[in-house]
Amino acid sequence: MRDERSSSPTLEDVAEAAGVSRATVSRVVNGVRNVAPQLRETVQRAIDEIGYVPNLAARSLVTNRTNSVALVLSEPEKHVDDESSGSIVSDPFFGRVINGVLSALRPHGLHPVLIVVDNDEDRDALVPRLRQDGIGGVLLITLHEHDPLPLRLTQAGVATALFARPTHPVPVNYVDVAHRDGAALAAVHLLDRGRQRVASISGPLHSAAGHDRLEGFRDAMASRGFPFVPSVEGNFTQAGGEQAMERLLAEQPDLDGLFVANDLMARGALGVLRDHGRRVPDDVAVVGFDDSAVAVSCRPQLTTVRQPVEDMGAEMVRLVLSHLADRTQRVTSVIFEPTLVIRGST
Amino acid sequence: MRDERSSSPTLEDVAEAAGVSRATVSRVVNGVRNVAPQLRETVQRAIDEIGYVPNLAARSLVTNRTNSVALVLSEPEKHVDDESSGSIVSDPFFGRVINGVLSALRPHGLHPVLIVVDNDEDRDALVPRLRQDGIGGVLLITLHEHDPLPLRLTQAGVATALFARPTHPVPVNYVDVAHRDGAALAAVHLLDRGRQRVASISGPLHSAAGHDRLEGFRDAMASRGFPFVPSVEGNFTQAGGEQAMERLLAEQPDLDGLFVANDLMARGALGVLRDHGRRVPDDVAVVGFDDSAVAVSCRPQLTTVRQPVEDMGAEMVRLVLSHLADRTQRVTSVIFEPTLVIRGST
DNA sequence: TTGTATGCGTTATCAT
DNA sequence: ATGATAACGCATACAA
Repeated sequence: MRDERSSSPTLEDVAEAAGVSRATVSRVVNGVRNVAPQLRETVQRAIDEIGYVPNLAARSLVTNRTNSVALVLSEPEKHVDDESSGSIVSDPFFGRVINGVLSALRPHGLHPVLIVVDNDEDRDALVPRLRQDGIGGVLLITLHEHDPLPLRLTQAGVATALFARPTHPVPVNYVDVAHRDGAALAAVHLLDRGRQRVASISGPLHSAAGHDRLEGFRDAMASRGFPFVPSVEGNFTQAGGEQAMERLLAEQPDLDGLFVANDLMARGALGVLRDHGRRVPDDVAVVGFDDSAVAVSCRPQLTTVRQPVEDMGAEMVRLVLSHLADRTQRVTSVIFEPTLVIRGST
Repeated sequence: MRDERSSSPTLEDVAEAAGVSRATVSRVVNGVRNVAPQLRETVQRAIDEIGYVPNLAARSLVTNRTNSVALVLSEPEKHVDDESSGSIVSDPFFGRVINGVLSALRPHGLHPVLIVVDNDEDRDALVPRLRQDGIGGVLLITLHEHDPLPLRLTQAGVATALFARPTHPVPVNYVDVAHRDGAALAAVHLLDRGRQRVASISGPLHSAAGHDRLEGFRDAMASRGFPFVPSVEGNFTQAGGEQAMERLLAEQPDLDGLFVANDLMARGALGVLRDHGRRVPDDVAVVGFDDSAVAVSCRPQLTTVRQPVEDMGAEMVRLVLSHLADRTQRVTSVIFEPTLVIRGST
């Protein structure tokens, strides 16, 4: 009955069991090379035997460095009457990003601290909190248009990687997708499908994604002989997509092709098209953007521009860990090429 | 230019600045009462001045206790060909739970470490990993039918709270909803709407939720004069809901009311009903379960049994923190009453 | 190659 | 009420 409620075994315990000094055990644990193969074996056996695991608190106390990271989700202030309970956590698109981040972290034996900030008070408290918890790296996903966090984190010396290019130029690592190229894929595809009266529902034009996707789409259409593409601005939500579709249908009743700047709005548009008796894809071909989970939950399923989001999340991890290892590195941005996923809506 | 890249200020620094000893500063920080009001004020000023925050690693090293917690998402092994990339992270229902957990944690200044385990190797490594990271509490959400984690965690002395009753009886804290009561709400509502030929799409009958919801629905219908309720078993996914609806429609073409054991399947059912020319709610009234985000993304929006999921997540936090403070407490389960949210589908 | 000794920032025990 | 001082578990500079 080994019911020793006592604390975990320490280096000392292993040392005693192996008949060596603490220092030697420490070397084995940390893979320092100056240790006799035979001894290393003995020690390793003792470690396994006893079930020793290093105490991270003690370690980071003495080394004063840490490779633990936080996954920070930053949202604009929630208004009380704003029942968009959503948040990033339950957004299927960011769910993919998070999965990418987690998969990339796992091989390193790392698990992120999950921090959601949705007001300025929390944002102000973030950097001290990171210091307190000994967190050296931040994977930042923000929905806040003018988020002060990227700048503040880098200034505080926190190794940071951002999902999507910051609205204001900040010397921070980030990953993003080539929005213009993705939009061009959609344009080419719609034209390949023989569509002649093509329109677009864009995202908010003050956001980089919203702006660039519309521009890219228009450029691609223009260079193929369609200089004018009607468009209405949406807000990246399903309801916004519905409203935009209604307006577009009123302005361009004869449209036969549609590029929507994200899947969520595209789903909304699909519903409105059906309500108006338009068949998809026969009457109107629809292309979305993101390839989030909603793309396959639509009927018909959505042809969409796929962002390699998991890869992007993994790259964020690489950037942060690499900067954690060498703080003097230059900031880096990595742009991923999107691909077209063809499903039933075209 | 205070560009001291040096590490954070320590107790010692504060002590020096305030002209007192480390011990006194420590007392102020920890709110120990034996300290002269005047001194306490002086010290507090120094703390604010310097911007001191306690080093948690050092603290937990000496106290050997910690109130940091992990949010563990446990899933059954993923098969390579199983492209249900979903996972709990991107599930809108669990997104609500997570939000509830985060909101309850925030007032305590706590942020959970996010740990996803989807294979036995990770599961085996979990308890040592928690020890290593100094994590004392676990909020566990599992999709694994026979998850060994609840038992293993409690045996390891980890303060644990589970979302939903474990399939096998384990002495562990958990929160759950009164599935039977919720199903009864649906039954009463459908009958109130004048439906006479009511059927159900259930969840997997080997799961507690699947089993209890069907039983509760049948009991409520039976006690109101409808002893036989046709039903087919689904698997809680949208595709499963579609298949189940097809079968049900083949068996009971004249049904005019339907209770579906979760919203995701209900959305699938809605699509199939439309494909078969059935109008909702005119021809068939549909009630879902969960009130997850998909409920409002359906057209028509879904009448559904709402689980107070955020409250349930918050209660998980309460259970864990309370057990963290007093390890001798008995395990507790808290059952929440569901409510009916009436929308367009009935 | 291995062992000894010191200190990381904190709490807690002991004097005072 | 306040101040020394000893741990906590570990990495590492230095000695051997």
